Amino acid sequence: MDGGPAREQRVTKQRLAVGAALEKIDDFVSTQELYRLLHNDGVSVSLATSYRILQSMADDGLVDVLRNAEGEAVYRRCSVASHHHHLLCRSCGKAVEIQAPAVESWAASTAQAHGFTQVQHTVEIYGLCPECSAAGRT
Amino acid sequence: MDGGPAREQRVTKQRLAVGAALEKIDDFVSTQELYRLLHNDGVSVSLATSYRILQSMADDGLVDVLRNAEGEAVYRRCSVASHHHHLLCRSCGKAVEIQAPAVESWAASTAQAHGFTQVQHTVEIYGLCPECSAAGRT
DNA sequence: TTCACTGCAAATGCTTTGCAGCGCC
DNA sequence: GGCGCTGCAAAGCATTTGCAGTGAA
Repeated sequence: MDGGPAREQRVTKQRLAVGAALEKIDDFVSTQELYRLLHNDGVSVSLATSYRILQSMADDGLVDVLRNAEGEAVYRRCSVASHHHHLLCRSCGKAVEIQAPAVESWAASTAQAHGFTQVQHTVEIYGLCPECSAAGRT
Repeated sequence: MDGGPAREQRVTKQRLAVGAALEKIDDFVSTQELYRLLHNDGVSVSLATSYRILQSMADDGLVDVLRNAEGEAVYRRCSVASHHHHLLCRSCGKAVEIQAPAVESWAASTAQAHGFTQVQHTVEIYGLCPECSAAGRT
Protein backbone atom coordinates (compact mmCIF):
# COMPACT_ATOMS: atom_id res chain seq x y z
CA MET A 1 0.00 0.00 0.00
CA ASP A 2 1.02 3.55 -0.42
CA GLY A 3 0.37 4.69 3.10
CA GLY A 4 1.15 8.33 2.54
CA PRO A 5 0.13 10.52 -0.35
CA ALA A 6 3.05 12.56 0.92
CA ARG A 7 4.39 12.76 -2.59
CA GLU A 8 7.40 15.01 -2.68
CA GLN A 9 6.34 18.21 -4.36
CA ARG A 10 8.52 21.22 -4.84
CA VAL A 11 7.21 24.71 -4.40
CA THR A 12 7.77 26.54 -7.64
CA LYS A 13 6.41 29.84 -8.85
CA GLN A 14 4.39 28.05 -11.50
CA ARG A 15 2.74 25.83 -8.94
CA LEU A 16 2.02 28.81 -6.71
CA ALA A 17 0.58 30.74 -9.62
CA VAL A 18 -1.78 27.90 -10.50
CA GLY A 19 -2.82 27.55 -6.88
CA ALA A 20 -3.47 31.29 -6.57
CA ALA A 21 -5.50 31.33 -9.76
CA LEU A 22 -7.68 28.46 -8.59
CA GLU A 23 -8.11 30.26 -5.29
CA LYS A 24 -9.38 33.34 -7.07
CA ILE A 25 -11.66 31.57 -9.53
CA ASP A 26 -14.43 30.06 -7.53
CA ASP A 27 -15.65 27.77 -10.27
CA PHE A 28 -14.67 24.90 -12.52
CA VAL A 29 -12.15 25.74 -15.24
CA SER A 30 -10.55 23.67 -17.96
CA THR A 31 -6.79 23.55 -18.27
CA GLN A 32 -6.95 25.66 -21.41
CA GLU A 33 -9.03 28.33 -19.66
CA LEU A 34 -6.71 28.42 -16.68
CA TYR A 35 -3.76 28.78 -19.01
CA ARG A 36 -5.36 31.84 -20.65
CA LEU A 37 -6.28 33.36 -17.30
CA LEU A 38 -2.71 33.03 -16.08
CA HIS A 39 -1.47 34.89 -19.13
CA ASN A 40 -4.02 37.65 -18.58
CA ASP A 41 -2.46 38.07 -15.16
CA GLY A 42 0.92 38.38 -16.81
CA VAL A 43 2.10 35.07 -15.39
CA SER A 44 3.96 32.89 -17.81
CA VAL A 45 3.35 29.18 -17.40
CA SER A 46 3.56 26.86 -20.36
CA LEU A 47 0.52 24.91 -21.41
CA ALA A 48 2.24 21.59 -20.83
CA THR A 49 3.15 22.64 -17.32
CA SER A 50 -0.39 23.73 -16.63
CA TYR A 51 -1.58 20.26 -17.54
CA ARG A 52 1.09 18.64 -15.39
CA ILE A 53 0.40 20.79 -12.35
CA LEU A 54 -3.36 20.33 -12.47
CA GLN A 55 -3.04 16.57 -12.85
CA SER A 56 -0.59 16.46 -10.01
CA MET A 57 -2.87 18.50 -7.77
CA ALA A 58 -5.76 16.25 -8.67
CA ASP A 59 -3.69 13.19 -7.77
CA ASP A 60 -3.00 14.69 -4.39
CA GLY A 61 -6.65 15.49 -3.87
CA LEU A 62 -6.01 19.22 -3.76
CA VAL A 63 -8.59 19.95 -6.45
CA ASP A 64 -11.87 18.49 -7.58
CA VAL A 65 -11.99 17.11 -11.11
CA LEU A 66 -14.89 16.41 -13.38
CA ARG A 67 -15.83 16.74 -17.01
CA ASN A 68 -17.71 19.53 -18.71
CA ALA A 69 -20.21 19.06 -21.53
CA GLU A 70 -17.42 19.05 -24.12
CA GLY A 71 -15.64 16.24 -22.34
CA GLU A 72 -12.75 18.37 -21.15
CA ALA A 73 -11.38 17.91 -17.64
CA VAL A 74 -12.36 20.82 -15.41
CA TYR A 75 -10.86 21.61 -12.02
CA ARG A 76 -11.92 23.51 -8.93
CA ARG A 77 -10.11 24.18 -5.70
CA CYS A 78 -11.30 21.65 -3.18
CA SER A 79 -12.81 23.87 -0.51
CA VAL A 80 -16.45 23.94 -1.49
CA ALA A 81 -16.84 27.48 -0.23
CA SER A 82 -19.77 28.85 -2.16
CA HIS A 83 -21.30 26.21 -4.31
CA HIS A 84 -23.98 27.37 -6.73
CA HIS A 85 -25.53 26.66 -10.10
CA HIS A 86 -26.50 28.59 -13.19
CA LEU A 87 -29.58 29.47 -15.15
CA LEU A 88 -28.47 30.19 -18.68
CA CYS A 89 -30.18 31.86 -21.61
CA ARG A 90 -29.77 29.74 -24.71
CA SER A 91 -30.15 32.74 -26.96
CA CYS A 92 -28.23 35.67 -25.46
CA GLY A 93 -25.99 33.82 -23.02
CA LYS A 94 -27.19 35.70 -19.96
CA ALA A 95 -26.45 33.78 -16.76
CA VAL A 96 -28.22 33.93 -13.42
CA GLU A 97 -26.65 32.44 -10.33
CA ILE A 98 -28.99 30.32 -8.30
CA GLN A 99 -28.82 28.78 -4.88
CA ALA A 100 -30.58 25.48 -4.40
CA PRO A 101 -30.32 23.98 -0.94
CA ALA A 102 -33.09 21.54 -1.83
CA VAL A 103 -31.12 20.20 -4.75
CA GLU A 104 -27.96 19.94 -2.70
CA SER A 105 -29.59 17.79 -0.09
CA TRP A 106 -31.47 15.77 -2.68
CA ALA A 107 -28.22 14.99 -4.50
CA ALA A 108 -26.51 14.06 -1.26
CA SER A 109 -29.26 11.77 -0.04
CA THR A 110 -29.78 10.14 -3.44
CA ALA A 111 -26.09 9.36 -3.70
CA GLN A 112 -26.02 8.06 -0.16
CA ALA A 113 -29.02 5.84 -0.83
CA HIS A 114 -26.99 4.12 -3.54
CA GLY A 115 -23.91 3.79 -1.36
CA PHE A 116 -21.93 6.42 -3.22
CA THR A 117 -19.33 8.52 -1.42
CA GLN A 118 -17.34 11.67 -2.14
CA VAL A 119 -20.20 13.10 -4.09
CA GLN A 120 -20.16 16.09 -6.39
CA HIS A 121 -22.76 17.22 -8.86
CA THR A 122 -23.43 19.57 -11.71
CA VAL A 123 -26.74 21.23 -12.47
CA GLU A 124 -27.36 23.55 -15.37
CA ILE A 125 -30.69 24.94 -16.45
CA TYR A 126 -31.08 26.24 -20.00
CA GLY A 127 -33.93 28.26 -21.37
CA LEU A 128 -34.89 31.61 -22.84
CA CYS A 129 -34.62 34.68 -20.66
CA PRO A 130 -37.59 37.09 -20.44
CA GLU A 131 -36.17 39.43 -23.10
CA CYS A 132 -35.45 36.69 -25.60
CA SER A 133 -38.81 35.06 -24.89
CA ALA A 134 -40.58 38.34 -25.61
CA ALA A 135 -38.56 38.78 -28.79
CA GLY A 136 -39.90 35.44 -29.92
CA ARG A 137 -36.49 33.90 -30.45
CA THR A 138 -35.79 30.20 -30.45
CA MET B 1 -41.23 23.86 -28.80
CA ASP B 2 -40.48 23.20 -32.42
CA GLY B 3 -43.44 21.08 -33.39
CA GLY B 4 -41.63 18.49 -35.44
CA PRO B 5 -38.10 17.20 -35.12
CA ALA B 6 -39.10 15.21 -38.21
CA ARG B 7 -35.66 15.52 -39.69
CA GLU B 8 -35.50 13.56 -42.91
CA GLN B 9 -33.48 10.43 -42.27
CA ARG B 10 -32.78 7.69 -44.76
CA VAL B 11 -32.84 4.08 -43.71
CA THR B 12 -29.48 2.61 -44.62
CA LYS B 13 -27.91 -0.68 -43.63
CA GLN B 14 -25.28 1.19 -41.63
CA ARG B 15 -27.92 3.02 -39.62
CA LEU B 16 -29.85 -0.20 -39.06
CA ALA B 17 -26.68 -1.98 -37.96
CA VAL B 18 -25.89 0.73 -35.43
CA GLY B 19 -29.45 0.64 -34.16
CA ALA B 20 -29.39 -3.14 -33.82
CA ALA B 21 -26.06 -3.07 -32.01
CA LEU B 22 -27.32 -0.51 -29.52
CA GLU B 23 -30.42 -2.62 -29.06
CA LYS B 24 -28.31 -5.63 -28.17
CA ILE B 25 -25.88 -3.84 -25.91
CA ASP B 26 -27.85 -2.64 -22.95
CA ASP B 27 -25.16 -0.32 -21.70
CA PHE B 28 -23.22 2.79 -22.51
CA VAL B 29 -20.61 2.43 -25.25
CA SER B 30 -18.20 4.86 -26.81
CA THR B 31 -18.17 5.32 -30.56
CA GLN B 32 -14.85 3.50 -30.79
CA GLU B 33 -16.21 0.53 -28.87
CA LEU B 34 -19.34 0.35 -30.98
CA TYR B 35 -17.19 0.46 -34.10
CA ARG B 36 -15.18 -2.55 -32.90
CA LEU B 37 -18.32 -4.46 -31.91
CA LEU B 38 -19.81 -3.93 -35.34
CA HIS B 39 -16.71 -5.39 -36.94
CA ASN B 40 -16.86 -8.41 -34.64
CA ASP B 41 -20.32 -9.00 -36.02
CA GLY B 42 -18.89 -8.87 -39.49
CA VAL B 43 -20.67 -5.62 -40.26
CA SER B 44 -18.57 -3.05 -42.05
CA VAL B 45 -19.26 0.54 -41.04
CA SER B 46 -16.53 3.12 -41.22
CA LEU B 47 -15.45 4.89 -38.07
CA ALA B 48 -16.44 8.29 -39.43
CA THR B 49 -19.90 7.01 -40.24
CA SER B 50 -20.26 5.54 -36.76
CA TYR B 51 -19.55 8.97 -35.34
CA ARG B 52 -22.02 10.62 -37.69
CA ILE B 53 -24.81 8.15 -37.03
CA LEU B 54 -24.48 8.28 -33.26
CA GLN B 55 -24.44 12.07 -33.24
CA SER B 56 -27.46 12.15 -35.49
CA MET B 57 -29.34 9.71 -33.26
CA ALA B 58 -28.45 11.79 -30.23
CA ASP B 59 -29.77 14.91 -31.94
CA ASP B 60 -33.06 13.17 -32.54
CA GLY B 61 -33.22 12.02 -28.94
CA LEU B 62 -33.05 8.36 -29.91
CA VAL B 63 -30.09 7.70 -27.62
CA ASP B 64 -28.80 8.99 -24.31
CA VAL B 65 -25.45 10.71 -24.35
CA LEU B 66 -23.04 11.37 -21.56
CA ARG B 67 -19.35 11.30 -20.86
CA ASN B 68 -17.33 8.48 -19.34
CA ALA B 69 -14.42 9.01 -16.98
CA GLU B 70 -12.01 9.45 -19.88
CA GLY B 71 -14.13 12.24 -21.30
CA GLU B 72 -15.30 10.25 -24.30
CA ALA B 73 -18.92 10.52 -25.42
CA VAL B 74 -20.84 7.35 -24.62
CA TYR B 75 -24.25 6.40 -25.97
CA ARG B 76 -27.09 4.10 -25.00
CA ARG B 77 -30.40 3.42 -26.63
CA CYS B 78 -33.04 5.51 -24.96
CA SER B 79 -35.44 2.78 -23.87
CA VAL B 80 -37.31 5.06 -21.58
CA ALA B 81 -38.50 8.05 -23.46
CA SER B 82 -38.92 9.54 -20.03
CA HIS B 83 -36.50 12.09 -18.76
CA HIS B 84 -34.03 10.96 -16.15
CA HIS B 85 -30.58 11.66 -14.72
CA HIS B 86 -27.47 9.72 -13.80
CA LEU B 87 -25.38 8.86 -10.81
CA LEU B 88 -21.90 8.11 -12.06
CA CYS B 89 -18.90 6.45 -10.45
CA ARG B 90 -15.83 8.58 -10.98
CA SER B 91 -13.54 5.58 -10.69
CA CYS B 92 -15.13 2.65 -12.52
CA GLY B 93 -17.66 4.46 -14.69
CA LYS B 94 -20.69 2.59 -13.35
CA ALA B 95 -23.92 4.48 -14.02
CA VAL B 96 -27.19 4.39 -12.11
CA GLU B 97 -30.36 5.87 -13.53
CA ILE B 98 -32.26 8.08 -11.17
CA GLN B 99 -35.70 9.62 -11.29
CA ALA B 100 -36.11 12.95 -9.60
CA PRO B 101 -39.56 14.49 -9.78
CA ALA B 102 -38.56 16.94 -7.08
CA VAL B 103 -35.67 18.24 -9.15
CA GLU B 104 -37.81 18.50 -12.26
CA SER B 105 -40.35 20.68 -10.54
CA TRP B 106 -37.67 22.69 -8.78
CA ALA B 107 -35.97 23.44 -12.10
CA ALA B 108 -39.26 24.39 -13.69
CA SER B 109 -40.35 26.70 -10.90
CA THR B 110 -36.92 28.29 -10.52
CA ALA B 111 -36.76 29.06 -14.20
CA GLN B 112 -40.29 30.41 -14.17
CA ALA B 113 -39.52 32.62 -11.18
CA HIS B 114 -36.82 34.29 -13.30
CA GLY B 115 -39.10 34.60 -16.30
CA PHE B 116 -37.30 31.96 -18.35
CA THR B 117 -39.22 29.87 -20.86
CA GLN B 118 -38.56 26.74 -22.90
CA VAL B 119 -36.54 25.26 -20.12
CA GLN B 120 -34.28 22.24 -20.25
CA HIS B 121 -31.76 21.10 -17.69
CA THR B 122 -28.91 18.72 -17.05
CA VAL B 123 -28.10 17.10 -13.74
CA GLU B 124 -25.21 14.73 -13.17
CA ILE B 125 -24.05 13.39 -9.86
CA TYR B 126 -20.50 12.07 -9.55
CA GLY B 127 -19.03 10.07 -6.71
CA LEU B 128 -17.49 6.76 -5.78
CA CYS B 129 -19.69 3.68 -5.97
CA PRO B 130 -19.78 1.30 -2.97
CA GLU B 131 -17.13 -1.02 -4.46
CA CYS B 132 -14.67 1.73 -5.30
CA SER B 133 -15.27 3.39 -1.94
CA ALA B 134 -14.42 0.13 -0.20
CA ALA B 135 -11.32 -0.26 -2.34
CA GLY B 136 -10.19 3.09 -1.05
CA ARG B 137 -9.83 4.63 -4.48
CA THR B 138 -9.91 8.30 -5.22
C1' DT C 1 -32.96 10.96 -61.36
C1' DT C 2 -31.84 13.29 -57.17
C1' DC C 3 -29.63 14.16 -53.16
C1' DA C 4 -28.57 12.29 -48.59
C1' DC C 5 -25.31 8.94 -46.86
C1' DT C 6 -20.93 6.53 -46.87
C1' DG C 7 -15.95 5.67 -47.01
C1' DC C 8 -11.43 7.30 -47.19
C1' DA C 9 -7.99 10.18 -45.69
C1' DA C 10 -6.42 14.52 -44.29
C1' DA C 11 -7.14 17.92 -40.81
C1' DT C 12 -8.21 19.71 -36.22
C1' DG C 13 -7.76 20.36 -31.34
C1' DC C 14 -6.85 18.70 -26.74
C1' DT C 15 -3.54 16.28 -24.08
C1' DT C 16 0.79 13.82 -23.37
C1' DT C 17 5.72 13.04 -23.67
C1' DG C 18 11.05 13.30 -24.67
C1' DC C 19 14.81 16.00 -23.79
C1' DA C 20 17.91 19.61 -22.19
C1' DG C 21 18.46 23.30 -18.92
C1' DC C 22 16.99 25.67 -14.57
C1' DG C 23 15.91 26.20 -9.85
C1' DC C 24 14.29 24.46 -5.24
C1' DC C 25 16.02 21.83 -1.21
C1' DG D 1 25.17 19.49 -5.82
C1' DG D 2 21.33 16.48 -6.82
C1' DC D 3 17.14 15.73 -8.69
C1' DG D 4 12.61 17.24 -9.69
C1' DC D 5 10.29 20.80 -12.52
C1' DT D 6 9.78 23.67 -16.63
C1' DG D 7 9.55 24.95 -21.49
C1' DC D 8 9.53 23.77 -26.14
C1' DA D 9 8.17 21.11 -29.76
C1' DA D 10 6.83 16.88 -31.62
C1' DA D 11 3.91 12.91 -30.94
C1' DG D 12 -0.51 10.61 -29.84
C1' DC D 13 -5.57 10.09 -29.94
C1' DA D 14 -10.25 10.82 -30.43
C1' DT D 15 -13.21 13.28 -33.30
C1' DT D 16 -14.43 16.11 -37.40
C1' DT D 17 -14.62 17.35 -42.24
C1' DG D 18 -13.99 17.65 -47.62
C1' DC D 19 -14.93 15.22 -51.58
C1' DA D 20 -16.48 11.91 -54.88
C1' DG D 21 -18.98 7.62 -55.46
C1' DT D 22 -23.18 4.80 -54.01
C1' DG D 23 -27.76 3.82 -53.01
C1' DA D 24 -32.47 4.99 -50.98
C1' DA D 25 -36.79 7.19 -52.26
